[in-house]
Amino acid sequence: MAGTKERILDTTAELFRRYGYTGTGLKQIVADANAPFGSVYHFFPGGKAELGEAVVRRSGQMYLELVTAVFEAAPDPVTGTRDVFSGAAAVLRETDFIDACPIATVALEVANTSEPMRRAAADAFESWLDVLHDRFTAAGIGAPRASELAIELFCSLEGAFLLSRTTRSVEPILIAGRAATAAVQAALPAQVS
Amino acid sequence: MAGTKERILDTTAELFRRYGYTGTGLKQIVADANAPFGSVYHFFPGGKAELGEAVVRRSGQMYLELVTAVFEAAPDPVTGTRDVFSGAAAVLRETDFIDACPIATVALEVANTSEPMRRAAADAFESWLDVLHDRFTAAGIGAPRASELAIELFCSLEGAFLLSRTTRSVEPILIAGRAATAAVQAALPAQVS
DNA sequence: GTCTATAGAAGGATAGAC
DNA sequence: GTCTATCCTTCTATAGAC
Repeated sequence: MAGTKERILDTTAELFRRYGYTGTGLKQIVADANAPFGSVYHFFPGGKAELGEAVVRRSGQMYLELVTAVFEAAPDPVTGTRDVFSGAAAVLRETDFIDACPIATVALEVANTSEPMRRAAADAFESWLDVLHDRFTAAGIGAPRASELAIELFCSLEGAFLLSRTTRSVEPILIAGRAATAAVQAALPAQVS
Repeated sequence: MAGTKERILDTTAELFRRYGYTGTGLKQIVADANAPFGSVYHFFPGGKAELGEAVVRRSGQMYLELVTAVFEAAPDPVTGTRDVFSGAAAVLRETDFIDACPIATVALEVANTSEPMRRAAADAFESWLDVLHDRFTAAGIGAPRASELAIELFCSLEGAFLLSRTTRSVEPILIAGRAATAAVQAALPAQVS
């Protein structure tokens, strides 16, 4: 069985994804995690802010591993890009448009109110950009273009998460996915067939 | 001088943009708006939820007018697209990365908690997509492609807002803007010069 | 180290004087 | 219709028993 600290982290990540940072209360967290209230302050003496930062870093790491796994399972970055978007669309549909980006809502909420949490979100996003950059350069795309392409893919995905969740439709993420896939394809060096 | 109701609406829009829906308190709103507390319930009997929905619709309308004005001032949709992104980048820089999308934070917060507010945000986003669609078809782009292109542009802009605010850098929005501009250019029918 | 009880502040909402 | 005072809930945080 998972320890209390792990349960608090997992539960908080889930609640943040759905309700955001200010929308999630500590009492709701301990109730959902079947943990005593005092445990939050036992494991996170800095209170909600420290817990929040830990959760953002943890969620960022988990999503990094997910994206990395998808690209590693794909034969090439074009397929990897397509799989990331189609997988995200499938998860959205399966979870009734709840499970999108695990930290986007929190990132926007704290961008101008909590410097430690903003930095945690920025670090997470930049780690995702790094793995995309590496995958693209490994496929022969030049470093400067690979950096731009990573940012373009990230923006398309995050914007599509916002639009799909708000309109409760997977159409935006499918369209954004096709565009991103085509952009990666176009950036690849010419193939000798 | 503006009426009390207008002041409440304007102030709430400003606070929502910075702190989100759950992060903004009614007491903070009336304090910033120099309005008596009771005025909120006088003008918005439904309380915070009714005020929130009105603010989202109002902000959506104002941003629609802004985007429309930028495209009308531009000689062609390629220039219009570039101006939207460069203008957004300039505002971000001038406001210390506070003023980005006026409703994205709220939209993510309420996507799974308030159906009326979610619908208000969806209506706003769709009205922006409509004006983009109309601008693109007016330039000779076919209707199906124009719809996709509008969604692609929206996603790029919103994702870039998220990344730029979080990393406190205009680089993402400039890169996303270049990509979106190129996509619009590529979608235009061949020019006879 | 687990858990409960409670403090103190802030939240949304209401009543009623003027 | 303006404005104040107050109620009740919820929130974060702390104290202290076990």
